[in-house]
Amino acid sequence: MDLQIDVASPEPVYEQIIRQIQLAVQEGRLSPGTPLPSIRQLAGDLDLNPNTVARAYRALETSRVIQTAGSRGTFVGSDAPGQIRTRNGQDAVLQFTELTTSLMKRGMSASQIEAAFRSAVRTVRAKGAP
Amino acid sequence: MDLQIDVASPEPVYEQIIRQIQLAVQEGRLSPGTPLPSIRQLAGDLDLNPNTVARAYRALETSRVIQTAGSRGTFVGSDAPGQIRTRNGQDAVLQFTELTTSLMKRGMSASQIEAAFRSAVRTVRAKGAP
Amino acid sequence: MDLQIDVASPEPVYEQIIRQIQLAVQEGRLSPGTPLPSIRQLAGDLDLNPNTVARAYRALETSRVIQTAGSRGTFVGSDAPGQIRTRNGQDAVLQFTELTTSLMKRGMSASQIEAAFRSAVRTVRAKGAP
Amino acid sequence: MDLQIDVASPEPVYEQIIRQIQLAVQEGRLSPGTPLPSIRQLAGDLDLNPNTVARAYRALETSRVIQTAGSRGTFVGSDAPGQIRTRNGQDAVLQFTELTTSLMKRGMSASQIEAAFRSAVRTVRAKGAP
DNA sequence: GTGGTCTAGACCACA
DNA sequence: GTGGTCTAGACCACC
Repeated sequence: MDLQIDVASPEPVYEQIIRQIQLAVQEGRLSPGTPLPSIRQLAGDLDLNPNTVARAYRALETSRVIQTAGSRGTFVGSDAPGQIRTRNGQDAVLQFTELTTSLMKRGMSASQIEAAFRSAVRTVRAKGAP
Repeated sequence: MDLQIDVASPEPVYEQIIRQIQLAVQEGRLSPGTPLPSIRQLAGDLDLNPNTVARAYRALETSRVIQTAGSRGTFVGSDAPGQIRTRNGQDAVLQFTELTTSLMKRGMSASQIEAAFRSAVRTVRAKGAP
Repeated sequence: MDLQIDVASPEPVYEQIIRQIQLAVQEGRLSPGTPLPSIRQLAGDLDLNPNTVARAYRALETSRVIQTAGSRGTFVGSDAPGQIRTRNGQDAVLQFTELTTSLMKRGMSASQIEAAFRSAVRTVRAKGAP
Repeated sequence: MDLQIDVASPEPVYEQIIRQIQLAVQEGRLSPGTPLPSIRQLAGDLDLNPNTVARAYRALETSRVIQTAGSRGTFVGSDAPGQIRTRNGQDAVLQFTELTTSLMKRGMSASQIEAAFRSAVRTVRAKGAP
């Protein structure tokens, strides 16, 4: 649980927390059942307002990635990897749908949009594997 | 030049103007060289503040879709359709790139992203042609 | 003297007149000493306000491309081609100077500017000789 | 971030802001990711209306030199130097192209235009390094 | 608090 | 008349 937080970043802090915890789960660095630091503890470690951490935890709990067991603390959810996968998938479809419709409203054809997507994938791949 | 403006829409008014003028150019309803209504004129017709129309015109001029000739009025740019096409294409690639990279940062694989895009395209197609 | 005037063009009408008369002189279609139509005559032919034609003639006389011989009419100046050439040259240097300084104010180096000029010349050449 | 604004200059204030921020980025005085002062803050410091600063910021965001993160403030874009370089280059080519074509439309030959450009560069160099 | 949109109205240069 | 700039101030959504 070594989170790297950059308060002077355009990405909201609570999203940085969410993203990094989910990534740790996906990569197996956090397994289902593992206890997480308390909100106050993590806020102290990262020098953040507890509200910010609480917000991230709340979002993670809503999407069943973590679960709070009353006073016994917070743990990684039993099906955390699965929850993350489906949630990511739903999000992705939603965002692609929004982007595609907005491009069509601007008069682009399906094939032009397809071509743009292909080009984007190629670009990302080129940058990702140097 | 019959623009339909909906002030209650979440889409900003000036963007509605931009989008509709570009659509008119793409569909050939506005040809290169055609004079556009003056800012004050259009503002009066649409019952908008001239500043709002001016903002739309200025954005269109920046992207070379229209050209202003000082006190002689505003005209559709000589290569307006080409400019719109290339700009749309660049924008689309850019936005797909951003979306794709953000999804990969959340741990999604290339094939998962591809699947999400496919699903979105199917969704849009279903909505568009019922 | 077949001038093509487009009143619905971003290029001011009086500049269209100036440019086309100068071009005719440069290409030998108008020789020194040749009489030009009177302001009223030309305005009538082109369906323009005489003031517009007068303005063009005034500018051409100032730059010694044409000369008015009292009541005997207006004629192409005796050294019209030379006058046009030097005037064009001076204008060109002036405009290149302005453009270059503005680009340097934006932080571009001399070699970058040089490269941009080369690229522009290539572009024009490609479009001009199909 | 010490901007020098001259309200009496013929250069519009919002362009002065744009140009000076871009220069700061080019010279490394502003690095990608650095937060910029808020619109209201900068407007107060420079004694300008917030709308004027907002206009400059918006133009800079359109050209991807800065990025606004909603209510989290404004930051220097991750590829700001690259964006400025390519944009400057494109602009320069475009403007040289326009100037060159307009000069050819006035009957100047390629070699005459080349000579005018050379002369302009010499002039600028002479003024720049006295 | 942040940025974004929109209105209202003044002033300028150009022609 | 045209477009361009700038100011002033209201309102919104987001956090």
